[in-house]
Amino acid sequence: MKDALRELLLHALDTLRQDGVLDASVPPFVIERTRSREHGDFACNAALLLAKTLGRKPREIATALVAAMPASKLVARTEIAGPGFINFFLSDAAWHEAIRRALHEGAHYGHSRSGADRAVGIEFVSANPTGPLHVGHARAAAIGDTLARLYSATGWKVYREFYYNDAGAQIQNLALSVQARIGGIEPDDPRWPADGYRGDYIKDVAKDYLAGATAVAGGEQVTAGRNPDDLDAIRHFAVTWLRREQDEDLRAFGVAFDVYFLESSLYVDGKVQQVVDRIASQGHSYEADGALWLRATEFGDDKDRVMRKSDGTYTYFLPDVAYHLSKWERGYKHAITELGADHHGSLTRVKAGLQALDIGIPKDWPQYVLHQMVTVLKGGEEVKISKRAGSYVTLRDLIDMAGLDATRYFLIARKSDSQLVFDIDLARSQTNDNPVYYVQYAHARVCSVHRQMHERSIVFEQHEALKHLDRLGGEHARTVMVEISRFPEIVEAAAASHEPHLLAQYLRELAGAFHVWYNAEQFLVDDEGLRNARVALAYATRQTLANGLGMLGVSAPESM
RNA sequence: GCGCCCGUAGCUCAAUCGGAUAGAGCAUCGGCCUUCUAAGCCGACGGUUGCUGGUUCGAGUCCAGUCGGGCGCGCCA
Repeated sequence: MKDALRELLLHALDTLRQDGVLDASVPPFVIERTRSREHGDFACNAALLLAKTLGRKPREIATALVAAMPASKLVARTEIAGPGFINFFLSDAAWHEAIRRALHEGAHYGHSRSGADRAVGIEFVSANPTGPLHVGHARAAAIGDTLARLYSATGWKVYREFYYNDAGAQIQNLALSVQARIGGIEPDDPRWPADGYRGDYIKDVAKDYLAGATAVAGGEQVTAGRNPDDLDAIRHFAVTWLRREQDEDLRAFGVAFDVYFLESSLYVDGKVQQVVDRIASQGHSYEADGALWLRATEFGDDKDRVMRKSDGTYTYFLPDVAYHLSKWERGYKHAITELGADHHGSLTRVKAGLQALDIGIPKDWPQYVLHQMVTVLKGGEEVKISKRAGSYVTLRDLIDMAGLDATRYFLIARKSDSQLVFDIDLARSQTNDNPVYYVQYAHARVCSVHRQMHERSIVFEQHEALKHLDRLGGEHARTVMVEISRFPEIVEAAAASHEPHLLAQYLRELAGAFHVWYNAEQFLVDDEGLRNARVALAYATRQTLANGLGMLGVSAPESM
């Protein structure tokens, strides 16, 4: 709808240019939904922007633009208002078009081709296999997966990637912790390993190891060696065991990855070495104190960073650079890395490393989406402990307490760079306080109407119904139509700005508009034309809700 | 001390890459069920957008400073 108005304006600009009124430049004008009905349905600031460059009064330019604009059946009238806005008042036909599109496009309504099948790699969660996924990972999973769905919906070829560290110190700590448990050592025992993992799940791993159990994950099947002294066997088993657990939790959360990328593969392939050599050959490194340093300060970091420690091993960020290089080489001209904000310090480092390769990677690649902390609230008090994990609340805890739908919705309902309070009681509540139920209920209500029609043998012919949309009257129906027409814009904006919360917010507004209308008017009336028009709008609403909820990974129940 | 994020109604949060009179929900108070689900709807109350300057036709939004909260500043990951 916005695009149609933009066409009209571009046409008008062209005409004025030919008449010599304007110069060749096209101002970056915006067409936006107005806040107030008095200002029409859409407003455009083109005249205000042109006034600056032309040195003329904005209202004069607006008048000329309006005069040069071709007629359209979508536009009932225009007005020039305020300092020089052009306000568009749309015709009923324009809103009816939204119903037609929603019904004709069905499950594709709100989708677009703006991505043009370009590839985008979205990395998220990337938890180490040393314990169950926690609330931070849960937020990462919800944000990353919703972003992936939004990118798919806007025509991108999306690859979801999960990167994990399957070697290194943390994994060693894991193996030592399991070994300790195998030996019956408790976390408060003096013999407990220094940075051991204290959660109860370590006990389960130890038990399964001793029982000779088999763990399957990442295409690998590992049977426990049962030998308490074989640390390598313990490590291998524990990693696979925890990966399986994480996989199960992610599956339960409705998240599936296309690529699981192992840090160890970067060593096997020589990718890490390749990165070091390349940076050195480009003159961006030096040796000092027995270590190899990256001149990160050349690339905007506030200090130089160690790449290879004096003990010969690499710091974690080198494989990170190698991993991102792999993404680049695999063709992700667009790459998004979703991280907890506590890792933001590593961004500059990784980008510095990528720049130091001198292979033409853009400075702003990859794009980052950071999320802030999650606080879990229950009974008005902060929950910090999970029995299973010890010091943190897990993704599994959230799903168990609040359910899949509420958990996903709540975790993306807030802008990712503000801190989030997850109120378990609210998420569980089946009342109008709970936005998830509110939205789902709107969907269920339309389904209920649908069932009623079936029971009363009322026939609905879509083709016929669409001829009678002018029977729809009143503010409430109009508001619903306007909301439905916004959906494609919301999807586009949420994807482009990496702000999935816009979609959650929008669905609540659409549901609200629907509930108001539903409450005010009876759909199943005797007048067939009117009834069909109303049912068509109800179905269009249902379709839009279902599509939107689908993009959030939240179910759209037929009854509640 | 340095860097990043956030300060908007009593509470939780919005505000469409600078737009017009800053919006929802909850809470509080008052109304609406012989009608397709009252898990709903209607109304009232509620604001110096932390503070001070600046930029311009216009600032919650951008800039400088300041106060408050969070996170990060390892040859840890």
